[in-house]
Amino acid sequence: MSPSSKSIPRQIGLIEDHQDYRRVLQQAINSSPHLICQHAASSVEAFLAETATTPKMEVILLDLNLPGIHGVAGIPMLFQRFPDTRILVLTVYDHKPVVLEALAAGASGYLLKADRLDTILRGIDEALSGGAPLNSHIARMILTTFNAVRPAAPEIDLTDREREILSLLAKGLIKKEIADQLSVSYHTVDTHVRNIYGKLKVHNLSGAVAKAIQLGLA
Amino acid sequence: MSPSSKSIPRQIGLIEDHQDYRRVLQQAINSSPHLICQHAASSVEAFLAETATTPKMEVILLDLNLPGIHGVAGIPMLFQRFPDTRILVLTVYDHKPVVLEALAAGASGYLLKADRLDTILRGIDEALSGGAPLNSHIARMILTTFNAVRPAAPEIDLTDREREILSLLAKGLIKKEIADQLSVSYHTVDTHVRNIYGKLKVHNLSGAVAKAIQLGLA
DNA sequence: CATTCTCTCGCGTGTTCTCGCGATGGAAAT
DNA sequence: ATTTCCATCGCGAGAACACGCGAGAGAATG
Repeated sequence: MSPSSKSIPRQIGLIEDHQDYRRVLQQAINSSPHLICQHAASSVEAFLAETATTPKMEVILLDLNLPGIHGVAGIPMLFQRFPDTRILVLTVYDHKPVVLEALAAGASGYLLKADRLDTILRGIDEALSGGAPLNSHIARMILTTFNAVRPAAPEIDLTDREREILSLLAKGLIKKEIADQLSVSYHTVDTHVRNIYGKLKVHNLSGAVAKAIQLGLA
Repeated sequence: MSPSSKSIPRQIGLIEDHQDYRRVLQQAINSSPHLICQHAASSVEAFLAETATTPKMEVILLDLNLPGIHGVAGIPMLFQRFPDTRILVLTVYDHKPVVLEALAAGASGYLLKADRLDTILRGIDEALSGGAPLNSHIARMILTTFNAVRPAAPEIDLTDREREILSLLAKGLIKKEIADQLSVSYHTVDTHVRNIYGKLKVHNLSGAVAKAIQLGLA
């Protein structure tokens, strides 16, 4: 795991408003021979000011509950300053909306302060190697919302042709255009659409398209 | 982390066709005082036969590339036999479709054989405590597909009213029904829909609904 | 060999949509 | 105070759709 001792240490940033915890973390990072943490701030604003001339920042550990700019809001700002950095959220928050927002904003991982220091250091290494370290409870949260999105499709079996037509409809084509594209008559497309209505229990195109997309059929 | 020595060890199952690796794993599990692995099989079939009278199985480590029934297909079978078990996939496969299938089937975690033994043991503990241990590269894969669903919405700002109407359209309502439900005239709904068309650059309801859903606007 | 499924095609009628070309009033911003 | 945005409402013409009621051909199943 540990890289060769000759390599330049990787620059790690730290944004955390609790002074004690920040110092502990910084020390832990700096005690890793392949990592270095020169910039540890207590807010996003302070961090950006402090690193105004810093060329590179490989990983940023980011708390969310910060004075001034909230961590989630800070993510895009940090990316603007350091486009290639990997941001790891490190917080006590484990509420689903916050987690999803942070990850949607581009965070490369989500660790909790309940995690042990070595877990956090391992997380940094994983982020450096292209991984996305997630606290396992956070991972579980993500998986459940992930599976909630596809509620075990209620066994709707459309034919290939029906699926094909449905996906063209979802692109905004009208029946006549679909007929042309498939080289069949308007009536054929119309019949397929009727059959789709029956199977999806809808009565118009928009309903069919909506249902198809939501069920992952198109 | 380690529970008190008085507690009954947790029953761990193991399904892995490589004999050597299976034995190493079993030994590692059994060297944990709070875990016990009495059933280690080389296929799903063998495991189910072997545990026919076993009352409880808290965690099952499951390889995917197995003789006979494939691991992913085995997941529902294992759940049928042990409804409350937590299944952790442990394999070399890291191809997205397989990963997503396994997780959709209900796996509580996904570890790679490249992970260290102590990582795997920690994964078992995390699963026992309600977490979902994910190899960080697998986690990254999940996050990217997660974010791919919402491809950084291209700054489409619909008004609240437009969004409202859009979501009703996505339920299959026709304009007149929407007008009634919102207690406005048909023409009002029609005007809103026209404005939506302009903003989404579409020319019919199904296209608008499709785009809205795909962009997460409805 | 009969049945079932799927894809294909046709017509007519009433309904719904699309869009051009308007308008008014209120709220917010400049 | 003027502009801008938003929500509201109106009409009419032509296009597109929904649906009832058909049909034939080929493939698969039994």
